[in-house]
Amino acid sequence: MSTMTNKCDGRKVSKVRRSSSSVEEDSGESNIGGEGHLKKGPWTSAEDAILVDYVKKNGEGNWNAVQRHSGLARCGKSCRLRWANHLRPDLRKGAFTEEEERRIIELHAKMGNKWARMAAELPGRTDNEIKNYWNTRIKRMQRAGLPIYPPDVCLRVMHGNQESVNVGTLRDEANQHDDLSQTDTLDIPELDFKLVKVCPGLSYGPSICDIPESSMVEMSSDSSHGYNHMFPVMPPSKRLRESDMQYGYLDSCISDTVPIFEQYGDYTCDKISDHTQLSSPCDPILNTSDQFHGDDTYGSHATLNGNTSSSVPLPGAMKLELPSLQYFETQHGIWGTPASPLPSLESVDTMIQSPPAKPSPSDPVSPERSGLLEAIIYQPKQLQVANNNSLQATPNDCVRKEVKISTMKSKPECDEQGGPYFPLDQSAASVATNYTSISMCLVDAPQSVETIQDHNIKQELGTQYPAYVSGKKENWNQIDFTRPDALLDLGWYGSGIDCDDYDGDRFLFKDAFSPFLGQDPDG
DNA sequence: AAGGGTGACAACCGCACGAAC
DNA sequence: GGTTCGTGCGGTTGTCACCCT
Repeated sequence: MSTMTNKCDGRKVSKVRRSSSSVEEDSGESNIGGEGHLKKGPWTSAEDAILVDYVKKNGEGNWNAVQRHSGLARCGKSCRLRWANHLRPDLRKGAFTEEEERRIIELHAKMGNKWARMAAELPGRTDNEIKNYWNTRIKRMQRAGLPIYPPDVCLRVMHGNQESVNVGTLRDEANQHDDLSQTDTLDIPELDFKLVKVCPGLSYGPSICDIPESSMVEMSSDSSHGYNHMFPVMPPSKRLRESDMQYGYLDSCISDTVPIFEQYGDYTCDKISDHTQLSSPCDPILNTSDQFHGDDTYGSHATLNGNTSSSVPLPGAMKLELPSLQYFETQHGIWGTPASPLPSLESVDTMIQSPPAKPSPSDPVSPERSGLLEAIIYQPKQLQVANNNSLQATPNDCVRKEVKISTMKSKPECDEQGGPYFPLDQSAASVATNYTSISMCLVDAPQSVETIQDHNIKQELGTQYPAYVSGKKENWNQIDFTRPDALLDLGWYGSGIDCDDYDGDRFLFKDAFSPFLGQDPDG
């Protein structure tokens, strides 16, 4: 039992949660009437009957009048929710079907956390139901270190977007203004870095999922679609029901249609998991940045978004824990073919729970402290530094870079406010961009990537490259991945660079990651 | 078998926003 | 321009079922 402020009646009320169904025995006098004592908690069948009767007579809407006219001791909002989520005659109860699940995933990939809109696409399902399903799924995937979006959905969405992009109307279904064509103007998401919050509470636990979702939201210019599009990897629970799941993509899904980064990312994670001696999955990226020789790459789409975004050349994220294209068991029949099992979840757990590297007292937002997100986002700046032949980042560099980032003219994500929103790419950009300024200064990572990546990763990377990583070498170096639109030029959406040049791109991708892998790009 | 831990789910709250008045 | 209402969504919490010890 907990005491909460009841916004409906503005008083503290005792909150007793019960089963979701109506509480028969609780249909006493306290539920009805008593305008000053609005009831909370589970609905009784009597209340349901009253509400249903009222709606039948008066129709939906004007919910605050329900209490006044029906004597129901519920605030209008509660009535609306009860009706919408439980009493509506067209509700479809029961578990989501596979088709519905797939549809939800697709819709989410397209529109993000637009639960109501998603519900509109799924007759009989409520936004709350979908939201709960999705959140549960996210948690499950995070725990398992699996991608939020299956590759086929990513591809479908990307293809769908591609067409829009090509016509300059990368437009969300419901968004009628703004589009990525504007983003293509090379504007960078406009972010108010004053609002970027450092999360001192971020504990060392180098995974995106460790970062409070609220922090993600705060970091994002549009909180409505922040973390869900990330590519978080949650420390697997010690006891994971999905432990018996199969991971089919590793063998079957790694194809030219599957972004290599997910594969690599998960693979990396898995390998790291196998090497539990690693103190931190995050550290390597921090020190290997100077091994990169790219331009202002990374960030943006490249970072935190599920399959697609993580597929972007974001070696850091990849190196860290971005999960691969693995699916939990219920998805097998849909997307994956069972294949290589993951390393034990315990090993992953060990990795994640391993003691942090020495945090720098002067660096409260060090990736070492704040985890994967910072590390991932930090990567672009490291690359900038590297690109500037400043393999030895200095505090001055930090200041300089921060100023640069802070003064970037950027374009906000266009969701309701502005236009298209693509979960597979946008939020990552926001978060990445937002965090760049605070994470870029964290350059003193002591470990080298080789220490954790091991040759296995090299092999993996050396043999497979993302088909969408296209373009010429110089293009690669010229891409500014801190810009949400950068990847459009990379063929991220199939636009810009000719996608037919995939084969030619492999060397590019390899080159980009060779330093990170301790390989000779030309070797 | 019992108790504790955990995950999945349901339901609600708080806040923000827009439309209507 | 202010208020009311409805809506959307993130976040939180309670309940239940399952699993493990």
